[in-house]
Amino acid sequence: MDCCPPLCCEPLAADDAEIMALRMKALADPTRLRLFSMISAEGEQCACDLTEPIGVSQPTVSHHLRILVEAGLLTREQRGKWAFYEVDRSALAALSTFLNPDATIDSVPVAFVGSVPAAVVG
Amino acid sequence: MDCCPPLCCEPLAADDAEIMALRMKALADPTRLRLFSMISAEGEQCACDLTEPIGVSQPTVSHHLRILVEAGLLTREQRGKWAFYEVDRSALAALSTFLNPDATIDSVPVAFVGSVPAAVVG
DNA sequence: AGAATAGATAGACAATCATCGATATGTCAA
DNA sequence: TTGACATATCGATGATTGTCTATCTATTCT
Repeated sequence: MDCCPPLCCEPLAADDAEIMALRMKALADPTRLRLFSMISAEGEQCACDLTEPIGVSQPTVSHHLRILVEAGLLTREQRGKWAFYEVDRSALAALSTFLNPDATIDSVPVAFVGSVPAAVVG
Repeated sequence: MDCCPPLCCEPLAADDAEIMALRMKALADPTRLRLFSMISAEGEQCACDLTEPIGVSQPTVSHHLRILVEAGLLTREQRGKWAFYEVDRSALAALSTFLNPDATIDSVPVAFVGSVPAAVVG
């Protein structure tokens, strides 16, 4: 899920910026924030229980859930005719760490730091 | 800067979602992520030093910097004919905390938690 | 098998957005 | 005061996005 050093630490490479912007975009929408927070707060949720409280059409909910899944922030599991969605907490943690102004390059697992020589990190 | 409980803890109210989506949107763009990371990594930067390494036109850089300032993520200071931009680390920290899956309602300053009675928070 | 239900996909549309060139504004130096 | 420079604003344009209705697919129940 990680791809690069924290936002605060060093200039972001253009292609890393592209990747992280996509992930941020997934949460940069009020409807998706509400969907995500509902699933996060109440645990695994059936899509059928999300349309009514959010107040948009069923296809729109389906659309937003797909975007969150593609961003890796939600996982989807089909059970019978129902689709259940659950948050991937590690993906959310990665995003939070990416933004954390107190993070250092050393606080990111070595394997995930693309542009820094291992010798420097280790 | 804060406005509401962490994303993971409870269903986000519609108007809080609107506010937080705006802040997320400010960083959900590759060009703005790169601008922000450059200023964060290298400290206060003159706008004149940002156009060339980013590789977009001067008006486009100015446009993106304005969006980051309006989101509260950067501060701007005019000195002579130059405009200097600096990161507001507390705003970034607020965003990071908002996303942190390990955050609890109690970890947010009482004054900032709108929908929870003070008595509950303690 | 047929009907009902859950959810995804398709296509359309209006709104927002990133970007640019041209231009305006503001500051300094000669 | 004129010229050079830094930056912001304007207006246009093409791309992306959020939303909808209509429809399709897949599953379950009778």
